Amino acid sequence: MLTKSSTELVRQQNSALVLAALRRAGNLSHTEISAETGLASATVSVITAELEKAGVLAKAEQQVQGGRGRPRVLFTPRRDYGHLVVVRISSDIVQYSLIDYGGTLLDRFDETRNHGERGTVPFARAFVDALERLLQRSRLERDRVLAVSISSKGLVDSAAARLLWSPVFGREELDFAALLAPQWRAKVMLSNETLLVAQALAAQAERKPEGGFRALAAISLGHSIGLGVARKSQSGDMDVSAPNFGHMLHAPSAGLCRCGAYGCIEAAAGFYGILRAAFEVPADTIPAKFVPVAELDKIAASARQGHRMAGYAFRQAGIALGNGISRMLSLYERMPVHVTGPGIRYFDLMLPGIEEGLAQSMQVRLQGAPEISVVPDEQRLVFEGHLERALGAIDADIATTGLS
Amino acid sequence: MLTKSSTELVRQQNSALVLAALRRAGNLSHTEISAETGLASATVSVITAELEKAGVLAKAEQQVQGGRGRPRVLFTPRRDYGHLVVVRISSDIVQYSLIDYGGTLLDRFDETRNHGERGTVPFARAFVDALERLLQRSRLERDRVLAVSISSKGLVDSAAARLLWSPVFGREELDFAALLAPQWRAKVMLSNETLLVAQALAAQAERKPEGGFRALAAISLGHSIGLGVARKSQSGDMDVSAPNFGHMLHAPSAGLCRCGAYGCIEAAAGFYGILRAAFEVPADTIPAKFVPVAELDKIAASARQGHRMAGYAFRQAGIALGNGISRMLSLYERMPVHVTGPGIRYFDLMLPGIEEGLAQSMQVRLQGAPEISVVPDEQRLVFEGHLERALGAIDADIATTGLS
DNA sequence: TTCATTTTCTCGACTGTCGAGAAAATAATT
DNA sequence: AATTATTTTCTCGACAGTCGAGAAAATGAA
Repeated sequence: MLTKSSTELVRQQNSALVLAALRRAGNLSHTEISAETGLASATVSVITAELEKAGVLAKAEQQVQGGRGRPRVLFTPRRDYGHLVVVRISSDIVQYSLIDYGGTLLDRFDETRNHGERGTVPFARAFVDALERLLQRSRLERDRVLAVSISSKGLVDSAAARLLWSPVFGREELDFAALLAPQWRAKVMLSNETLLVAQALAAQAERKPEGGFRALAAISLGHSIGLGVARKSQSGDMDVSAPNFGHMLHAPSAGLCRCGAYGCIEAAAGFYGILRAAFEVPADTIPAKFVPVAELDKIAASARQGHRMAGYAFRQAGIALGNGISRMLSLYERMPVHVTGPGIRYFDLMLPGIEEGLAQSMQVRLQGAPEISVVPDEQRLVFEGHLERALGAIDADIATTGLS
Repeated sequence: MLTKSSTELVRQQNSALVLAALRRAGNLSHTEISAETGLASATVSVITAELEKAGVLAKAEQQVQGGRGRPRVLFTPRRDYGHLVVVRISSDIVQYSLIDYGGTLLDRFDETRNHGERGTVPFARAFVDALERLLQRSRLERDRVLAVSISSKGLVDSAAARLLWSPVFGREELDFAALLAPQWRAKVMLSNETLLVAQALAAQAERKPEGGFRALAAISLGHSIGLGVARKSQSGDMDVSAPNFGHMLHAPSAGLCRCGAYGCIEAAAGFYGILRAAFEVPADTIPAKFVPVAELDKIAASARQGHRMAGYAFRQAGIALGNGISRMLSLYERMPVHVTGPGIRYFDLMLPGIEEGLAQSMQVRLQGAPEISVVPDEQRLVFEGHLERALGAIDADIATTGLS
């Protein structure tokens, strides 16, 4: 409502609409696009012609036949219009993927993080090198890459593609935009990992025919705790954010967090927090850098056999999550919660605590507890979120840059 | 991004732009509108002509003179285009105001709430009667009222104008839209009181020339605790919400809240919570319905004279607020906090606790504590928020309904 | 009375969407 | 093999909106 509108903007909006419809459904005919977008057939003609001339779309060669009349000609995004690089940064590996504009994976490799080297400088060098290698392997020019989409756990300034705080680098900031600025013309995007999970789940929910999607939250359980929230704003577009949930204050009793503060949710519900509680280590002990999953599996096994402290540790983790979720719902609104991450193996042990932690709040008493469901396959969802977000951004770019 | 665009929509958007500019600045000339909105002079001509024909605008009679050339003719909203009713519901009184489309107050009266009568049914009757009386006093037809804007503390379904939970009626819902539905053609709007404070403050901040407004929070201290958040979304329009802050879980130690849950922020920081802590009443005591301000003034006086438990009570209230604010900032982002309400008389006593409560969180360590300022005159701000919101809604309606 | 100055108004060009019907391309029918 | 029916795509003219330029209007100064 702040900026003036014009006929050109109308065209941009409608072009974006066509691209979005095509992105959703793969390939559509002229009439299908018209039905999907609500645009008049004549308008679709003009827009597709323009996009075709710009090399964004092409008529698919294989025409599915069936009907009687004139055969429908399907439009598809041209896979060679451009490329997308996706980088998933996790604590142990960094995964580099090359994707074409059609959304199909062309190449992928992992690099194991060198835990000897600390700090952002060697990491940045390795990062730039790996991107270069990704290009070489597919004999791709650098300028064919339209976007580089990066994800990490932690706190992110997504507008500027700056990592503000992360489990791996702490407060050491890392500016990805500046890192690639001179050489790469690609749009550099940085997103919190759990935000991408929420984005992917929201996209799935929106595709469902029953419709009526309003909002959802994704929580990732692991060494650290992540939250992504996706909400449909009243203007109609999806609003995703990654609040600093893991380091939201839970209760001082949760003890020392690796961020340096006391009482974060993560300090109780992260793997190291559970470990600490189970072994009755003093709560102000400096947290372990890494907790092997095998270690937690052992605690879980003894909890399942009735060991008191082990059970207590998971219950406390659950309460921290339940309280945190209830606070989140107080500030937003009632919405389903999807739980992912390596920690879902212990979800059964945490659930009673979660329910206890939820039940304490007025929000839950008034509107009922949120639906909580477990979603496996976090990494796939993160990748899907990358595609959703980055290809969407590229499409939006195409629509706005006038297609000169 | 979900719906198609068209040239008519462009006109709507630009009409809304003109109305908003006029609303901001009172009355503007043709060229000033053009400068303010960025629209071409020719476009402004067409739009103003249309609005003038529809009776929304008029050329102001008094022409301010000064310059040399052709005198500028100012456009003003026509005050008699329609009317607006504002109803402020507070715990002791209900205030009814009649405002014209130009935003000037025409009539106002208060009704003291009858505390003998409980429940929504007698209230609803009194409400409808009072509106009728407001019309009669100004000899106004009911259909001249374009909007009825109501505010209350508590939890609100603003889309449906339903009060979901309030300090006065508890869980008894009250559907204002249904109450006025058959007789009144006016748009019925219901807003949380502190949301309106945030709206008013945000509007003030946006008017400032230095610009760069991003977000702010308003907190109202009193018998209950309210929060309003105003944020500029990336699409550019203002996004205000009233999270259920007062009943967000603080800590179980806060004791029984009048909502029935344990540990709400309000149970520690609301007037009755402070009273309870100061007098060392057990924390599970059922809260007092009303606490006279004189009572709290006495506690504050003894706290200022060094009385231990009185000081402790205010400190605990501050910690609850500080923790709550830090959690709010974790979920949104760093933003200035404005404190209003009758409780600001004790702000000096709470501030140390607030700072202590803030300091515990990672968010504050990382990005620094938010600016906290005290804003008196809550009631005026609520009223301003009403005008801002309701007149804006009317303007938006005018722009969208095609001006047939 | 004329001129300079400033504001408002008007006209034609341009961009965009839309509905209707023509054109195209195929399957079914004669 | 020719014709007809059917479905899809394409094209044309009408309509809505914005914009820049310049004409027209209205006033103070010369």
